[in-house]
Amino acid sequence: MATIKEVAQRAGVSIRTVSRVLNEHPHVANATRERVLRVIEELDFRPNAAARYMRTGQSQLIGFLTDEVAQNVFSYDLIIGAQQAAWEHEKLLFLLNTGNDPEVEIRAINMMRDHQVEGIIYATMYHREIKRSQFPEDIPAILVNCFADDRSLPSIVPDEIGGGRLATETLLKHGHRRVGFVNVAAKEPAPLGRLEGYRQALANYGIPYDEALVRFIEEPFEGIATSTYDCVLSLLQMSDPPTGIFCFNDMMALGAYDAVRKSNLRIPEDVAIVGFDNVEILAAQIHPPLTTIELPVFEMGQLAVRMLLGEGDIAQGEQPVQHVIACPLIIRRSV
Amino acid sequence: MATIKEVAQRAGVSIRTVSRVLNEHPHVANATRERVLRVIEELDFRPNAAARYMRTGQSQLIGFLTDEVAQNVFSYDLIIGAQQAAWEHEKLLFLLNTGNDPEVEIRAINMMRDHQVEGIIYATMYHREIKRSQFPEDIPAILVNCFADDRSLPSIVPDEIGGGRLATETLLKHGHRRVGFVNVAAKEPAPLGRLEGYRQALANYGIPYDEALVRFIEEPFEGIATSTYDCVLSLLQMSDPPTGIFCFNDMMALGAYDAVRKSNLRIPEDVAIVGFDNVEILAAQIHPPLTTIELPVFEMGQLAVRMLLGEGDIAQGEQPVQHVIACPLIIRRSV
DNA sequence: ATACTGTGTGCCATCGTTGGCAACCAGATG
DNA sequence: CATCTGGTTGCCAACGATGGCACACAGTAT
Repeated sequence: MATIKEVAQRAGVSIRTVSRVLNEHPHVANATRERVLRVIEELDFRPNAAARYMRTGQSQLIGFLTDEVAQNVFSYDLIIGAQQAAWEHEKLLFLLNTGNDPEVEIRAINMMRDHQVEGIIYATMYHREIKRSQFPEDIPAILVNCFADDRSLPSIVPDEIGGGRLATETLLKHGHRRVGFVNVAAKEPAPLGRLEGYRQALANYGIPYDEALVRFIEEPFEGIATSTYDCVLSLLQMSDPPTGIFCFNDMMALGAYDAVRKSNLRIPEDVAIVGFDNVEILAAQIHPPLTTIELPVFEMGQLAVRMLLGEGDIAQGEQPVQHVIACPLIIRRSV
Repeated sequence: MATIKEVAQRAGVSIRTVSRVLNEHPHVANATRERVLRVIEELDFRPNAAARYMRTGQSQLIGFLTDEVAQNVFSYDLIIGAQQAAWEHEKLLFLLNTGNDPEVEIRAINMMRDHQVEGIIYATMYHREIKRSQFPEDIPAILVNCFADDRSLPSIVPDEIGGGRLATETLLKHGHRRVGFVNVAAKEPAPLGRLEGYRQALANYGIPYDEALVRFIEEPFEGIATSTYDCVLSLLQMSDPPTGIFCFNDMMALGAYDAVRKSNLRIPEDVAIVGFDNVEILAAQIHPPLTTIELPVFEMGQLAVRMLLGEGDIAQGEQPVQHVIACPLIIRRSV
């Protein structure tokens, strides 16, 4: 690949002048500029980013670190969102998936430091707390779907409570008064928050909380649709069964669908169902299409990069910002 | 971040000596080496990759370009596979999704050239042909799930014919003699190849090809599960209906499931179903779990990086290699 | 004593780019 | 004619690392 030197020689000017043309400095005669530009075109010259970094200290690189996010179905949009925002700033994204192995994580962060990333985005599969000490002090970091134990890093997390409330209110708004909730049994922000949202929605409608309507699926979560199937079946066999069911996620809604059908009931006429996550491939394809709460991962990825680059008004103040992102309702046909 | 100069100063040696320690050159006294190593540790020094590249010409960077792959549910594994192989070689992966926009693609390739990637991997969502001219001559490229019009670039593609044959034979092996195939209507390698595989399997079993059993879903493919639902319903209403159905992909199998249930038939007792792609979130979660053909995307990603780095015996000969990867059968419970 | 070998170390150029500084030139001003 | 101004251009150092070369200092062979 051609270098600036070759361009200078061929255009009969000094390297400095080519550099000026490249960086759109003033004080270059028009004729000269055009000659240089022509040679650049001819040689298909592009300035070497590494060399440029050497002088300017700007690597134009962002590290995107995930625990298992890239293995999760709905999180590819997170990467795409981040990539798009990076693109707008002419930055490139390094992708590294640690598989939750601390050793890999350390090495990954080191590799990113080696390449002088301008910042690191760390995204987790599940909404959870992580250790501040994993991250170097001297590189800006943004957390996505997680937060630092000491809250010292800016983070972006979904509004679990709001989402849970919205899901439940959607059912209540349609006249359902017995609303079931199939949750997962874990002390994490997602199940805890969505349950809180569920309670708030009931309270808003003046409906007492009924323990019998709330179920918790235990780990392991592999056959989660099947566990949910059993769970929903028992819910529907109650003497006073729910007519609306809020499922912790879309995969579980799939199991709920099977249970409702098995009970010879129709969706949404007899039982309405709301999911969570908006996994398109499931939610939009099953019959009837699933009304669900979207985890706005694309926006979260985008926002992460924008925060990192200190874009405009979302620049950080003294206290690291904790962005809580609203989860919108995606209306389909299961309610 | 500390530089080699600071390390040298603090250790009371020259820069050259630190460099020797870093690169494990001989001729460094043990005492000196240990002193240097200690300082490196103290300062948490890591050599600057950009500066290193300047001298050595090795950027340790690989570009991973996709059209819309990252937007496709089952392709995150492709990225993970590539990333893992890259990791083993201490390389970092640049991820860039073009959304199939030619302008974006050109800029993306340029950005990667700017950063001196050692090679580019280009992966497509659908198995298809692409133009060689999109790619610069001077950077090695590997194509995944696509191939160059002039076959001048090494490529990795799934064995569509073999996959189609395997899917069909799986049904035949279980005694099904009337086997339907719900294909998509497109002149692309995937539908064409899988159909060819279907025909070969029938031929192997001495069963004549029956046009009435092969259906083609037209674009647009958004509500593809619903189209398949209608299609399978009509298939099951034939006078001599199929007892086994091979669906072009797993999403379509979801529609087929609905149609079979609607017809008051059981899976797999009355109608057996085989999918394609092995989209875990669907195939493993629906009821009964779907037997399907896996698109080995993880391995394809891995192989792409390994080929690029010329690992061992998969180094290229004179003719660019066209790797055709077998698609294994994933046995679940729908057959 | 001299030459030779080999270990340990440092100096300096180099990679491709940018930015400070200085120099050149033409035209305007005193 | 000397000085000034401002546009245009070039020289050179610097960024952080590596590698060729040279040199100092042993110990060994002649």
